Amino acid sequence: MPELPEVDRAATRLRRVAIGRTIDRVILHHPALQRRVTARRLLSLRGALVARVIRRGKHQLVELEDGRVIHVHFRMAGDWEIGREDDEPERYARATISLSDGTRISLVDPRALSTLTLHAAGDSPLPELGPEPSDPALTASALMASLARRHGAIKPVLLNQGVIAGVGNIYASEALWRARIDPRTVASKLDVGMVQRLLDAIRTVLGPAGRLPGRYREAKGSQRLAVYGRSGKPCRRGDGTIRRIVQAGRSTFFCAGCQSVKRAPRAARP
DNA sequence: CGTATCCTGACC
DNA sequence: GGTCAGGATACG
Repeated sequence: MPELPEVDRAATRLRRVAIGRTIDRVILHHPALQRRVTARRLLSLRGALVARVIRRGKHQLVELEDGRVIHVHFRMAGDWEIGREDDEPERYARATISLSDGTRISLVDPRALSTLTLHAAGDSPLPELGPEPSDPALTASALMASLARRHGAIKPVLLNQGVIAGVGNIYASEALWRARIDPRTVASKLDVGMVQRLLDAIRTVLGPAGRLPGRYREAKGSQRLAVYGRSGKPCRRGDGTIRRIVQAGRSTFFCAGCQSVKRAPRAARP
């Protein structure tokens, strides 16, 4: 499930049930998670008060009143399932956080690639991340400056969380299609106009979580995917056909018709 | 820069 | 049985 919008919604759900509540216990069900936090440190979470939940890129930080931080990353398939202590256990529960009010928060993940780690007060669990898509300081010229140093193809560059935090594989393809940019274009070769279109497109496809505050538009539900997973199907914009290629080991979908040329869209030309 | 790796499940 | 999967990182 999780790209930035999904992680944002998950963090909101978590916030609603956990803020101001006390942790009763945390159980790690999967060996991959148990490897990361010792049983003893897990026990030390009993009685801790949840102060706030922060989302940064696709990362979630559960900040405790005592300063410690639980860092969670859903990777490919994680999600929160909120229920009650005495509900049937979730099929793919990899970790369970029980609150003293009887709420049970399950980290569900069929692929078991999600991570959950516990950090001491003052130490920073986050890697180097680029600006949030919704950050007003992220302007076309700022993005252009950051892309100027990147010599790889733009699509894999967008997946680098140090460029913009939270852009994932689906929305990278979608944004490039909207901006009419060939995913194979060398990042440093994009001109200002293309970068501006790309930035707008990223904010649009990422939805409210990626959008600048105060800007709303478009009806909900109209967000079908234009290219992702549509190889062989007609491009929604013209006569091209959607193609799938592999870049840096990941699928990229694009229309060789309207995304092939490295210039402004027809409508914008004299 | 690309490739392998962590995991498990779904689908051909 | 092989391929693919919305992520990130370690490594040649």
